[in-house]
Amino acid sequence: MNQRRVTLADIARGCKVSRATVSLVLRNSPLVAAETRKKVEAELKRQGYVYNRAAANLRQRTSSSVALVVNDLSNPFFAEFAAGVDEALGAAGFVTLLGSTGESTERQRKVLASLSEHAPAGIILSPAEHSDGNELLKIVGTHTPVLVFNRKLPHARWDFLALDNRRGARLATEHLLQLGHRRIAFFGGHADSSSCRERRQGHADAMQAAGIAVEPPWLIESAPTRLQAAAQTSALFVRDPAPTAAVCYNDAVALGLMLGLHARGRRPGHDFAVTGFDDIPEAAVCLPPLTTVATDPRGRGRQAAERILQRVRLPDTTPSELHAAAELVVRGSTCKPPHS
Amino acid sequence: MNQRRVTLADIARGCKVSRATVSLVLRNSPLVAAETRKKVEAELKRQGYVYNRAAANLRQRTSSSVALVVNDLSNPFFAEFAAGVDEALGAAGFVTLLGSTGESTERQRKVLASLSEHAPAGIILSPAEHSDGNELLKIVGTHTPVLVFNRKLPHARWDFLALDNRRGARLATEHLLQLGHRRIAFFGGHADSSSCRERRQGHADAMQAAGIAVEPPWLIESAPTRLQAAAQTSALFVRDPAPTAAVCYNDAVALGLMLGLHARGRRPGHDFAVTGFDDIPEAAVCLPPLTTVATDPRGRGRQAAERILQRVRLPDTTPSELHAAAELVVRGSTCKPPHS
DNA sequence: CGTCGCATTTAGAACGATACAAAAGGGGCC
DNA sequence: GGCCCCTTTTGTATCGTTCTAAATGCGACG
Repeated sequence: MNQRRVTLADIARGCKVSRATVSLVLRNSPLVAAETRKKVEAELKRQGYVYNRAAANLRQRTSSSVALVVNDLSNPFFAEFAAGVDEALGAAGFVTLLGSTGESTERQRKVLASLSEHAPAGIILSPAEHSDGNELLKIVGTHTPVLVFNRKLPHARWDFLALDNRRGARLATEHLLQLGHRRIAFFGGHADSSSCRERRQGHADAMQAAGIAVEPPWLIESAPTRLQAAAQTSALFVRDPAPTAAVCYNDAVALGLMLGLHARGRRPGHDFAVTGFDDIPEAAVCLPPLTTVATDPRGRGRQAAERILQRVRLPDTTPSELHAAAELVVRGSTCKPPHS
Repeated sequence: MNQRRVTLADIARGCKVSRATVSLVLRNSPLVAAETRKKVEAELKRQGYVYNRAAANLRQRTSSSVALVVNDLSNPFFAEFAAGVDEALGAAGFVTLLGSTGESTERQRKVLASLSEHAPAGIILSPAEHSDGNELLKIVGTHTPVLVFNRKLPHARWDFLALDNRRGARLATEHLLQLGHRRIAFFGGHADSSSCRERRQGHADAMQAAGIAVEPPWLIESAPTRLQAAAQTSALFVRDPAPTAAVCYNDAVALGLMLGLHARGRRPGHDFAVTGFDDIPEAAVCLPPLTTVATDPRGRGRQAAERILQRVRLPDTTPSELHAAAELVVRGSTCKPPHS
């Protein structure tokens, strides 16, 4: 079990060539004679040699890993995103270093510091709430390129990949307006997160274009989880006339709201319209199926991975800002308003 | 952007001490004089030094990473498991190397080969279906300890962490028997996976203890996804009298079945009883809330991480086999049988 | 026969850290 | 002053790979 790892030198000794030759064989160099190659390859197999990429990376001053720091893996949106990142990185021969922060800037600090010590070629960071770009820059240094996902960081001069939150929320709101709704709430999320602000802005855009003033009680905050959202349901109905529809911050919130509505005897999709955001797998199969804005998190993961790898190859171009398209998927949770 | 990384030598030069001294400072050795330490630490900060753990690991022949290979990150059960692993590894100063296989043995081969080259201290593997232990052993070699999670591998002499599938399914079945059910199906999963076989065994144990013979049409296979399960619902009702309750392979299957029941005008929790397995977050908040067997995937992740770290410290003890306790959580999806 | 060209192979110095043994610098004591 | 001891510092080899420049072998050619 604990015998030493087999190294180049073992192989070299085993078939009486130099370490350099074995190294050339490993990298398929055309320099080695066919016969020598065969001999060495046999020995590699015989001894069960496993390449040590860390040593190679050290010598070459390169890296074959990319760090992925995510705030909440148990959120299906981020789990899908992570799967997409890993898929694309793996295809390019890179390995994913994982870190999760659980929305704590404290843990984020530690996780980034620890991952940076492993000299990743790049970092994909979905920042915890209230992160400070300047502070993070100090931790990771200036030599490692970073791609920020999802939440804009103040003071960061890094690549940024965002969902087109504003347009997505506008699409959802326009859909509800078209169905005849006039009192449309924006439900859930924390108003101080950039993604929530942008989605609210999209909601406001559509309302304004329709000539409707958004009333403050229609803007309801809640933590972006199902349970917290369910608990906030009653906030929708404190004033009369109450909204007849709600654009939700994300799918988790929308599912929570539907639950809360059921509990109050309302039937989403029949007497109250609900839209979500993300199109998590569950959205298609809940009851009623959720009308939502699809963002293809797995595709976003692949996109993030490809972007950071490109950045690794060309470090000195100016930071880019990508807004991934969002598209509305209409399902059963949206309906006309009750008496229209 | 692309200036060289700052190294020990840069710091040493910058404050006129030797590399060895700087190294001692970094490791908080009591050997260095307080004044020297202060001087070096200032220089470290000034130059923005980032420790290179790969180089240190090479020299020390150690590793500070553990590989986590998981078949499906988009399954919330595994996402939670991964979060637990990362949490515990991080707390112990290790970093998680992530790989996902999507249930393909082909990809699993590649992923393991690639991760092994990064010389992880250990590997936590939740194997893809139909994996062959001997083959995997050849890929990872004998020097890296492996902990197998969830699915027993034939021919593997590695640590194994399993859910107590048999007992969990027995608990669920006993609960239904107690409620008065007699015709209880086992619904979903692939009969050739070890976890499905064990859960079916638990179901059989309870039925046998109650003196009831399990009829073959009550054993229904389906892929372990919500949609596939929903599509299989009708298989429950091909024979009369049909089962009045179903023990499901897992929560995804149970949720799919509830969906299929609704579509057929049945009301789970009122005229048909359903149990799940895993207690994914959704189970508590769906309608009706799902009676299920809780396995605490995040806790399992932590447990796996701790076990593999222990194995790293003591490689030569005999492989252990852990069966994590499973416990029944009774919620609204189980009810008495219709006319009793 | 020397030497040039070509295809292969190799010795030895990196990469950035740590370990070990040895050196340097002070006191204190006889 | 010489010796010893203690604290602090440092030179150098090393981890497993790759890179560079140089060596080797060998046939051909003038």
